[in-house]
Amino acid sequence: MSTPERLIESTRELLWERGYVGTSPKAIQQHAGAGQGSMYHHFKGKPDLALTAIRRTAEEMRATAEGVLTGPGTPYDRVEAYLRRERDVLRGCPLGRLTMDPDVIASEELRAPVDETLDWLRERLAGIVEEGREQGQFVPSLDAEEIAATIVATVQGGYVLARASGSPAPFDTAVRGLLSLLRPAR
Amino acid sequence: MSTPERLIESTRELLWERGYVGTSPKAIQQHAGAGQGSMYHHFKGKPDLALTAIRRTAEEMRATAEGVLTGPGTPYDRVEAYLRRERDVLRGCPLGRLTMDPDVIASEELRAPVDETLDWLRERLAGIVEEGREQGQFVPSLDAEEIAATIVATVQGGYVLARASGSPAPFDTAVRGLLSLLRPAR
DNA sequence: GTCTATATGGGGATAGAC
DNA sequence: GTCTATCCCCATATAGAC
Repeated sequence: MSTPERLIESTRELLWERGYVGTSPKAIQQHAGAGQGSMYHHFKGKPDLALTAIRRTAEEMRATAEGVLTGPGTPYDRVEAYLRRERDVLRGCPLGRLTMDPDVIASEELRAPVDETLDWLRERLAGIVEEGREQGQFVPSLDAEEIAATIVATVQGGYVLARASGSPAPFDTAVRGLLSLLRPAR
Repeated sequence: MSTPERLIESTRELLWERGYVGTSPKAIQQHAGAGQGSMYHHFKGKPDLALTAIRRTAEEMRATAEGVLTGPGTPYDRVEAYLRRERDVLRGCPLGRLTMDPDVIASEELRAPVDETLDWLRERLAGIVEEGREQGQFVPSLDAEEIAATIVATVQGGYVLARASGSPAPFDTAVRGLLSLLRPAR
């Protein structure tokens, strides 16, 4: 892997693990096995490198979600597949965690990919829920966009509960609860 | 307010705003209008001060939740009151945000109050949901602990969505979605 | 492209005077 | 109790040699 590539990947991992505030250029360099000058040759500085890393993480997350959501089955099945998809629960969401970072929130540029991706995800889910509603699979009184927001929030909040307790269990519990609420009447 | 008191309150605010990693002793001192020596006279160091601050925030959060959950009305009403309670949505949850802090998660001691409080909240909500279920207000097939986890997760995740978008709206949308799923059939 | 040198300020704390 | 001095290391670069 090229040096810039290693720098980007290292930044992605450190941002995931320690956030923006907790990640220093020096730590990135060491993780990437690159020198000081090398990093500043390829990138303008920490914000520049972080922006590149965040954009890539956003794209990847979108692709992963799209992969699951385009699968087979009823709308409920696809929502379930999304919710039950394998995750590194204790590491949390590499994008969602950035919303707790003051420097990310303070920067329009750094926040944008996070915002756009979560927004896209909600719309994508809303479309699926709406589809299910039209097929009579869900109660007609439900609002697809609201349900989509609830789904994404449950996932993001599930990470919080899991990390607080030091165990993935609460994440799964929250997901099971949501699925039981969504489950079409039989 | 006494100096130790001002230091604790300043720490609470800075932890809420910037997290543990993003909060320096110097920033705390300045915010509290206290000198270097003063801070180290009253507290052993940053972790000690943070622990005191986090414990207080945890107690306060528990008291606030208890206040809402002990209110009048049906179980559904009380869950709704909890979900719709006024919040400083864009600031996020002062405890939940700490779960994204690597140094907090790495410390048993700092994580404990966060874990215990969210755990207590889930159990408290589970009791209310179970009550509603026994009264036939909720579908009998629901699992109270699962629903409680979903409720807490929706709130914690709602903060994430709100901060990502820079607006409280997604939080409210997610809450409305959850309430529509919980709403007793009429 | 990568390296080393250098710079300024902050993080986190201890020591001892007042 | 509070203040100032001092410490060492890290954060975040810039400059210029190789």
